[in-house]
Amino acid sequence: MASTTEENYLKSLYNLANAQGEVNLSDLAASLQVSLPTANSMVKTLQKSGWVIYEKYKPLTLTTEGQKTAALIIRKHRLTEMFLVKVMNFGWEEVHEVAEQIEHIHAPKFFERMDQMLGFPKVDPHGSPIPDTQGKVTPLSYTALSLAKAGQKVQVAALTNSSTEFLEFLNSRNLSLGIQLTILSKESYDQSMVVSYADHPSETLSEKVCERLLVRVLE
Amino acid sequence: MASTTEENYLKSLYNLANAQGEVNLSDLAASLQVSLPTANSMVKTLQKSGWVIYEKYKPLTLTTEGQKTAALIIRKHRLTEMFLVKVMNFGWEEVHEVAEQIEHIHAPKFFERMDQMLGFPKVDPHGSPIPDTQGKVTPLSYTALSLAKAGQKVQVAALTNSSTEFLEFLNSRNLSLGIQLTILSKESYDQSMVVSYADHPSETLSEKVCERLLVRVLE
DNA sequence: TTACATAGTTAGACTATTCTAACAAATTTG
DNA sequence: CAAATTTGTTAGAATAGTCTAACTATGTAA
Repeated sequence: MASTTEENYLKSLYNLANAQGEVNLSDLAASLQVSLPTANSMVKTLQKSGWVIYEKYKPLTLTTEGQKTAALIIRKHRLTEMFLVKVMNFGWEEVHEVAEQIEHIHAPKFFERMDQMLGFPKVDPHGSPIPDTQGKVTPLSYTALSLAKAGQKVQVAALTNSSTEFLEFLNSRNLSLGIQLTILSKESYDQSMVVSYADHPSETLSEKVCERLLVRVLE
Repeated sequence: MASTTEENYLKSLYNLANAQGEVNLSDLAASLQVSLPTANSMVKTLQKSGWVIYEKYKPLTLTTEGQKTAALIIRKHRLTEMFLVKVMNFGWEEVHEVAEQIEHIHAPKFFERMDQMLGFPKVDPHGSPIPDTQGKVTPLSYTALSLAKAGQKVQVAALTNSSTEFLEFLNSRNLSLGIQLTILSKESYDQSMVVSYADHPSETLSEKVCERLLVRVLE
């Protein structure tokens, strides 16, 4: 069984591979905030355990086992986030730190009960998919808001980034998952967008924000 | 801040002191299932951190700080047990292992929410008192069932031992906290008792069981 | 294509937690 | 009280995970 440290390495590798494709040691070290030699030696350990494939100077890959293990940790993380929001009334910006700890708890029944109490959710509070009990993920294909066109109506479905700062920004504008936006205009100079929704007849969203909001195009 | 390992040592010291009065190194080592030299060296570490008072060959004592720290871990443990039983529908015999892990989570709000959702309970599912947010414990003074007399009516209030085996034994007899027992007789030969309660007109409870059941005498 | 920057490796060391082996103090018991 | 038993100590070593310093390989760019 993987130690908490090893679990964190697997999770980082999984997330980096999903975000970037190729993952090298520096990416891994940066993402875990450890030195390069530390990451190097842990990668060798993970390789001996059959979770990682690594050749000197080559990019890192997870084995099938490694992917499954990582996905199941992420499952626990996302179920926990959902549980904190839906059952324990946390704000979506407060759940990450706690889930980061609870994802390492070994107690299958605990997570099964969460899942059941939540009605077997498919996504977490930030719209990210929850891997199933086999570690399989149904990829959700949304478009970045930045790619939508003026005049379109879209629905906010997920976020590419769930940092506390971003979530607090969204809170400050009353933006949450499920909200319908009408794209009033797109500024070609700085790629910002003017949108309307709910009680907000006109809000300007920067390019940065539009890239991080994933939407479903309605019309 | 105490590491998980240190927290476990503090918790053991606290529980042993409550159960026995004086605690020596062997008790501690046995309770944590580590060797004597391991316990010895960790105790020195805890002393340097100001949590434990220790002189060679003398019994162990927690400092005030150590007691408070231990009590707050036990608070998290017992709140978690209550949460698992009341909110997540676990059986009282299933909660210990999970609580043993969750007690080390650092997330004040998580436990505050549990407390609130549970209506600020004073005892855990086994009748043990939950320390308050300052680490203060209101001692509950119950009598062992073994000390009660034939003819008395008593109410099961807590357990001195919450091992899975004992809890499963109680489940098998439909015995739970709050149940009212009428003591029909006490066998002086082996100290066993014959009691009646609910749908059970006559059950014989061994001395061992009677010692572990704490009761409130009703009449 | 040489030269610089970036990325990766190796060696060696440190801390936390654990162990066994050997010995010493304290306590119990005949 | 002296022997035996229990309890505690010290020394030395192992593992996991981390670091810095020094060096090497790879890739880009003049």
